[in-house]
Amino acid sequence: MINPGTGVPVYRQLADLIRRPIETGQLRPGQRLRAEPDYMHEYGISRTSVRQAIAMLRSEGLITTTRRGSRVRVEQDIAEVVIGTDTRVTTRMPTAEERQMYGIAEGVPVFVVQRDGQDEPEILPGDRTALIGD
Amino acid sequence: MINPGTGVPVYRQLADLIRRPIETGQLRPGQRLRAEPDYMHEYGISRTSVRQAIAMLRSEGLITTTRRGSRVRVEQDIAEVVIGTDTRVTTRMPTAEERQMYGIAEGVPVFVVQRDGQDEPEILPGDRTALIGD
DNA sequence: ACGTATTTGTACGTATGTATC
DNA sequence: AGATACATACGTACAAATACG
Repeated sequence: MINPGTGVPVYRQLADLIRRPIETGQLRPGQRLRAEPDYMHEYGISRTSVRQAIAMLRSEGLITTTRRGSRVRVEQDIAEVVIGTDTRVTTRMPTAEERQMYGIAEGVPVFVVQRDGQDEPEILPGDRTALIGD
Repeated sequence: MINPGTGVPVYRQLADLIRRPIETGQLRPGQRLRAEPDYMHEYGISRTSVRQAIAMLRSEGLITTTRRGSRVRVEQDIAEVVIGTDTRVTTRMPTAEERQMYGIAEGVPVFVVQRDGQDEPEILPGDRTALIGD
C-alpha cells in the first residue's frame, strides 16, 4: 500500500490514502479516523509519519483532532452576510487567539470585513459564513 | 528565554518569540529568519521543537519556507473583485493541487466564488484578492 | 565543471505527560 | 484504577536542494 522508494514521501502517501474514503463519502463528516497506532502497524511506518499525514489533513481543514481521535470535519450552519459597496473583504488564517475566541478549528480561515468608516474590521469564521453582494 | 516547565509548550514559546519581531516590524516582509540550528543552539531545544514552531507560523500564513530558509511572507498585489447579488462567496484552504496550480503558499486560504447560473465556482487566491460589494 | 558547506525535508526510535473514557 | 489516545520533546541518520568558491 505504501512504498518508501517512490519519491512520494510516506506521509503524503498515507495522507492520500486517508483522503480517498473521505472524498468518496465512505468516511462521512463526524466519523472517526483510525488511531495513530493502527496506521503505524497496518502500514509498517513510524508514528512521526502518521502524525505528519494527519497534521497535513488538519491544516487543510479536512479533519479535526481531539484527545479522542481525529474526525472528518462537520459542516456548520452558514450565516449569509451581505456586502455593500462600502465594504471590503479579505481572507486569511486566524491567529491562535482568534481561533480560541471564535471557536475556530485548525485549517479554517476567516473573513476580514472592513466597513467604510469603521476602525476595527469584523472577523467572521470561514466555516460559518457566506458572502452575498448587494 | 524559553522555559520548559511553564505549561506552555516549548515550540509555542519559540513561535511567540519569532512572532514578536515580525509583528513589531523589526523583521520585515522578505527578510530571513535564522536557520533551524541557530534556534536549537540559542535556546537549547531540539530540532523537533524548532520545526514545529516554524510549521505553526507557516500554517498561519505568517512566513514561507524554502530550502534556503524561512522568510516573512511578502504582501502581494491585490486585485479587487466586485460581488453582485447573484454571487455567493465562501472561503477555505486550498488542496495541494490548487496550491500548485495557482502558486499559493502554505497558510493562504482561497475565496470560492459561485456565480448564479455557472456550474464551476471560481477559485481566487486569498493573498491577491479583495472583495467589494456591488 | 566540481566539490563543499549550508539548510531544510523525510523518517526512524524512545520516553514521558495528559486528557478521556 | 486502568486503558487508550493524542501531545510534547528529546535523539539520530540520511536525502535533497541550493549557493558558493
